[in-house]
Amino acid sequence: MKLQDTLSNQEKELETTPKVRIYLCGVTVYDESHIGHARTIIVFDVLRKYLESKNIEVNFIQNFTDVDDKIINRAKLENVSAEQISTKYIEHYFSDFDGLNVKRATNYPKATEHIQDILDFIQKLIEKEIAYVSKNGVYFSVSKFPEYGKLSKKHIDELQSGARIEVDEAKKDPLDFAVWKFSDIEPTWDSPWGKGRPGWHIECSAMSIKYLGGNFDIHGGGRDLIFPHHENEIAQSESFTENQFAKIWMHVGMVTISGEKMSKSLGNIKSIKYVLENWGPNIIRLFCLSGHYSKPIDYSEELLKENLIKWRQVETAYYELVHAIGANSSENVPEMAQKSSKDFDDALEDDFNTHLALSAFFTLVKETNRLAAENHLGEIESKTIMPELQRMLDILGLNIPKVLPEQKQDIDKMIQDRETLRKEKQFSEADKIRDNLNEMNVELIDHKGKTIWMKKEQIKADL
RNA sequence: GGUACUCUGGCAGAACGGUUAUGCGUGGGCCUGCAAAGCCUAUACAAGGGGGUUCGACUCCCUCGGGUACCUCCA
Repeated sequence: MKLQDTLSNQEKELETTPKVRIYLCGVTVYDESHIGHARTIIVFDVLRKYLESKNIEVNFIQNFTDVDDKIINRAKLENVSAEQISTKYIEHYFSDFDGLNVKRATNYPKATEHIQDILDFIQKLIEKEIAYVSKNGVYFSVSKFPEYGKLSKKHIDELQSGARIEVDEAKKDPLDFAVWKFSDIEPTWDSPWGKGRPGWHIECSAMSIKYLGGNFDIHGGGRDLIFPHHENEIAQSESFTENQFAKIWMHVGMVTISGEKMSKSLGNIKSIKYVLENWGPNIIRLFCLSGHYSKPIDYSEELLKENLIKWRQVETAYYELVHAIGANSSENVPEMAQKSSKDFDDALEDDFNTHLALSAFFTLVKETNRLAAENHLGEIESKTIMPELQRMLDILGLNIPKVLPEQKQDIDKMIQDRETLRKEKQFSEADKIRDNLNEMNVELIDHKGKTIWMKKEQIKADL
């Protein structure tokens, strides 16, 4: 698989043996997660599921930043401890992302549980004279890392000229950043240099190296993390290991609303809770995968609606396959299915182009529905197509709503009753049954010979 | 101001130096008791402006312009 690497600005081949090691910068747990977080995490979820579908072992680490000024401020505001805040939002995180059908990472390390690793890391930087102790904390000395700026393509001199006049004269250089902040405000930990808490960037360096070793395969996150977060991580980590940090830097574009980034100040944040309630996981996933991961996508209800229509086609195809009541086809169905499947993989192999992969997926959906409409979707066709369709559904993390066996019996009974009424031309009674089923999100499809049903995902949003 | 990304048909969105992208939408049709769903078919002058390279450019180069992000915390 080729992936665009932010650092070299080139496509690089992902090495998949013996396994793939991925570190994804997760969220700071001080508030609800939003659709922007969802996008980044869904992109990596699909990447991971795809690799695993190829029997590649993936060690997927995603951190929680659970010590941070924003958490502390929030705690103060709500008059609770910082830990209560972070615990609460970690719980919310999992309920959101389980709801989005995101597979749990191999591990979710937290900064607060790795203080000793962080202290060891800092100690070594001090010993190497790359970090220094000052009045307010321990700082990383940017001038000791000549390649500083290589990820974000910034020039140090320009940064300095543009930098604001630093209030903190304890720093030797305005660009230097804290790896340890002295503080008496809880949470704090003792350190050889003074009581305090870790700086933001150090946790990711310490934890990624701890869990994945130096020189792991993919380091990812949102584009907005390139500077300063990832730039600083590189500086710390490569100073520490004297080796290349991550092989590929993969950055996911922002989700915008009316062309603008979501932000608190603009008040245009769409929480995952909100979109999940209104649209459900499948449509959100389709939306998040609808563009190339590196580019921004613009959130709008219209686009979600478009994805809903596409999703209905998927549901239809799936249930046509389940029932497969047609005669056999004279077409080369296996070839068609294999082509879609191959196009799907090819698209993902080429810089993880999910949009093209979705095109291939929808081609299979469309062909299935065409065969059904032409009454040529029989059992043989179904057995050929279903595994391919299911494979793609699994990789994309899409779930067809299923019904329980006992519900199924009820549905079949209702369809039979309706059939009888229709034969007796009691159409208004027959339509009542259809309406009742509709309320259960069960839609009937009247084919020439036989009526089949499909279970539809419930959508709350106004259409 | 600096850096990066970006500008494709009503909307979304790819690929590619020369071939219909695709989807949604829209028009028409098939199916149906009527619907719904699905299918078929038609529909687009597409390429921010201007130059250049080329037999040929949306695709390469230059230039001008627009947008977004980052340069402080941010997925």
